[in-house]
Amino acid sequence: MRKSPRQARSREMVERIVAAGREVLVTDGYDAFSTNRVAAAAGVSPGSLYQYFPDKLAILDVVVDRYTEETSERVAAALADRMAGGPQVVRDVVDALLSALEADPALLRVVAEELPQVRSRPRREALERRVSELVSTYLLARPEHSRRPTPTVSAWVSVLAIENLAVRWVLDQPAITRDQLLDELVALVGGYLLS
Amino acid sequence: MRKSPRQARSREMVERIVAAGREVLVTDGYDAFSTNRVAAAAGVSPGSLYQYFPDKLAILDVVVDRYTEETSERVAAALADRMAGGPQVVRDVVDALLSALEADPALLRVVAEELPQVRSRPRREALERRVSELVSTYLLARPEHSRRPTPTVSAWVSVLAIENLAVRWVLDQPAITRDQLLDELVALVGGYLLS
DNA sequence: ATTGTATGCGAGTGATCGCTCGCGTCAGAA
DNA sequence: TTCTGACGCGAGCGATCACTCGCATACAAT
Repeated sequence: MRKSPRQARSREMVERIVAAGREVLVTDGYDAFSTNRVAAAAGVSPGSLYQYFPDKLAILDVVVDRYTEETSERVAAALADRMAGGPQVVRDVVDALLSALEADPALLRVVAEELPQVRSRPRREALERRVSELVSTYLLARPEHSRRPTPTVSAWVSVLAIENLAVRWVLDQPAITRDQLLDELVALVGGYLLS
Repeated sequence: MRKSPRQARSREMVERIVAAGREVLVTDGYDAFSTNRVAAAAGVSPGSLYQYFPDKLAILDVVVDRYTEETSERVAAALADRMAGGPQVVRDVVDALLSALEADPALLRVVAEELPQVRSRPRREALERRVSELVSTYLLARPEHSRRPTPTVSAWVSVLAIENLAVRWVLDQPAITRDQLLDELVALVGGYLLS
């Protein structure tokens, strides 16, 4: 942020810019994500845009941050809620993940398939570390659910496998029902942890 | 291809262009992948470049195609070789996949994290279909290795899970040894298929 | 040697891009 | 009401981009 918006109208403008950025991204893709284009979509002049954003990528960062923040919040919440629960945990958390990803498939597509991931890599790694830590503490607390030797490794494997399969299912729409997918993912991590 | 190179020198030029494209991609990233940049790196004029490539993305396609072709060839070969084998199959195939990915991590990073995936999506889907079909026929031929109800689905799940974990291990270099990863991945699909 | 064609060159074109800057406007404190 | 700084505008700058075209050169067939 170049400077922070102090008056109400400037705060609204920043909001309009972020919303317009998301819209351009979703409807026209990352290639069309130019400052002029975003400014026009926000009904704002290119100059105004640079009052509060240092450069183009800063706008992108806010859009992506909000999205990943929301999705990760939903999953982490579902996971934290059920830390004490039984074998239903996996199913519930995966279900929460699927719901979160299904909320905005268009934006998910852009974030996962169009954006250069280099910039958001620290974010993604932080998120995965956060989830992995939750999972590995769960595994440590409930050793009867896992026969694997290294909880941190098992958590890493489980999280990445589930995450990728969920994303691909949402984006590629393979001939698998949602319930079937849930069954398979539960079997995947269940069979893994107990083998 | 705008037209095909007939003389030896023009074939060499096309080769130099493709090699330069790969080099620019690896050393400077996709952002630097401009026609002028690639032409300069190839020691060729921008005009010459357009004699055999219709546009910039056609060069990119050749580079990416060659890479995915080679990696997929190695994995598919390892899989085809061991279709008759026992439980060692999984370990051997995953090992082949890891070796293939380790061959050029820099290019893998660009292909997996920087390029817009939209254009290579048909390619990727064709590749995954190819591998999935091999796996599901294997599962059908050896029902004693799997208790899952739908082989095509199990193949899809296994392939995507393994693929993503292998890529992430190569690119993120987590604190897991190669052998440990192999153990985990074998346990992952093994436990899954038998649950 | 001559000729037709494949090849290669590189300055240049038009468009687009990220971003700036000078100027007018508006809100809120005094 | 006045005044000051926050705000917003939009033409436009310099750079870069993908791509073209007129022309010189190298090759191969005769």
